[in-house]
Amino acid sequence: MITIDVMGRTPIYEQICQSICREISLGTYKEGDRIPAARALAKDLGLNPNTVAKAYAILERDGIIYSVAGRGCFVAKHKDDVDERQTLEFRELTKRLLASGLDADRLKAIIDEQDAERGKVTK
Amino acid sequence: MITIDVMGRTPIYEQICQSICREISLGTYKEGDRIPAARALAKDLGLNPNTVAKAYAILERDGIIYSVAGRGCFVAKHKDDVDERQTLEFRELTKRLLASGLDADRLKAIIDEQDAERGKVTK
Amino acid sequence: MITIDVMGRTPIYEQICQSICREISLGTYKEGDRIPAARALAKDLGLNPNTVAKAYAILERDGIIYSVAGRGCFVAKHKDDVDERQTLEFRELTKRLLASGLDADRLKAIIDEQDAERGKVTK
Amino acid sequence: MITIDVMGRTPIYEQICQSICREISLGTYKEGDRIPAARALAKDLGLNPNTVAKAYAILERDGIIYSVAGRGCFVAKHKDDVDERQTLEFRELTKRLLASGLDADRLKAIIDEQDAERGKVTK
DNA sequence: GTGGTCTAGACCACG
DNA sequence: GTGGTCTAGACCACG
Repeated sequence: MITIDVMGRTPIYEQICQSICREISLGTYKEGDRIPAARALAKDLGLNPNTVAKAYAILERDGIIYSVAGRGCFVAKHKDDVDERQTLEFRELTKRLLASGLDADRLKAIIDEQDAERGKVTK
Repeated sequence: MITIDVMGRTPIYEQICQSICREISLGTYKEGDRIPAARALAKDLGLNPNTVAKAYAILERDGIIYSVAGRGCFVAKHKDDVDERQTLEFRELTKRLLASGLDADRLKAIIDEQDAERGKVTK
Repeated sequence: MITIDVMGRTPIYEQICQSICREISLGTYKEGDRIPAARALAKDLGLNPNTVAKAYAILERDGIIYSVAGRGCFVAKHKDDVDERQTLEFRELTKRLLASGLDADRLKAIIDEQDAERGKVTK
Repeated sequence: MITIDVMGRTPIYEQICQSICREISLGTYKEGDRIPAARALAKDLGLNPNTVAKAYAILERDGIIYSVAGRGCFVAKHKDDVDERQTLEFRELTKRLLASGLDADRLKAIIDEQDAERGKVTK
């Protein structure tokens, strides 16, 4: 499921990139699987086709997917490689916060807190 | 020390906000301390005074600092309140990554990795 | 209708904020409705686009509206939430006047007086 | 008692004006009473003497006090005339909120709410 | 076309 | 001297 939040500062194309990566991380899309056609996805989400096209172009540039003319787009990378991309932002933010004087344990406590929160919702 | 990266997607005013918060987190600026005059800081960093003014206006709106006409801007909040603001982004990103199928231990490992990296640079 | 009083101590951007909130309170703009484009409004009112942009940025920070890049600004909050914001100043002023020795009935009399005055103009 | 809040947007000279008026409203200073010397007050509150002088000049211009060279400043008006000045802001704000679609009963409810709140603190 | 960011610089209130 | 407001106008990302 791909859901777009038009409010908030994250560009829509970036949200699409993250959603596709999320599905690969979760195992919904596996290496070699075909992902939804750009135009169909745009129609489903009520977005400008150019926006979805831009997201797919970025994913292809990053080597996450590859496109075959006339057939569609396919997952190029294994789950772990995608996780690597997904955690880039986390790495940089962590680095900055550690430099701001917050200690590692404090950040780990936040992770546990969020993990526990998630457990509640899931159950 | 406040350093600005003109390249990159983070707006300059946001970098200034983060830098001021960082100094408060580190204890360089304490509650009630005066922070640098907006115009002086702009000159030091080679920026337009408006850009710094915008950062200060945001910090004041967020309750981090308060301005006194004719006297300057002062730290309004305690270190811990500022840390709270600083970790908001971390909380949300963590939440999103956990929802993407990454497990908590993986994220903790990244924190340790970044913490170790930081140790090296410091030594 | 948005009218600006260039004289007087209230900043123009604040008057714009109040006008937009007023229209939401009155029901002219409802949740999800698009508000006028910042540049168009600036042109209509004979103001600099930056002044309107500042007002919209404040309304967005306060959660009253949200902006979607390339599409415009939209009402984010329900009428009642906006009323809450609008009456904040009234609450504080009332508190101060009561502390100054004015009694509640005196203030209510002023409200009736202003309400009656308004009735005359409307008819 | 005069207390100054350096944070917040109300200019210090305006706060002094309001405080003096408040004391007259409460009956602490009566018609003909001498109010504190500007320099002494400035010293007590840790303010620039010019700031207090400005406040006194405004009060004199408004006919609230009158100054006698070499002797000091005195209350010129009766409690009720001062109340009139104090409620000016309230009148204007009420007018604006009524025009925004809020009804008189809603505003009266806020007054009762604030009055009740005050009762609690006093007891 | 829309909003977001930034520079440049003026004028003002406050103290 | 300090911050607050505003104008003027450029450039960019997003869609």
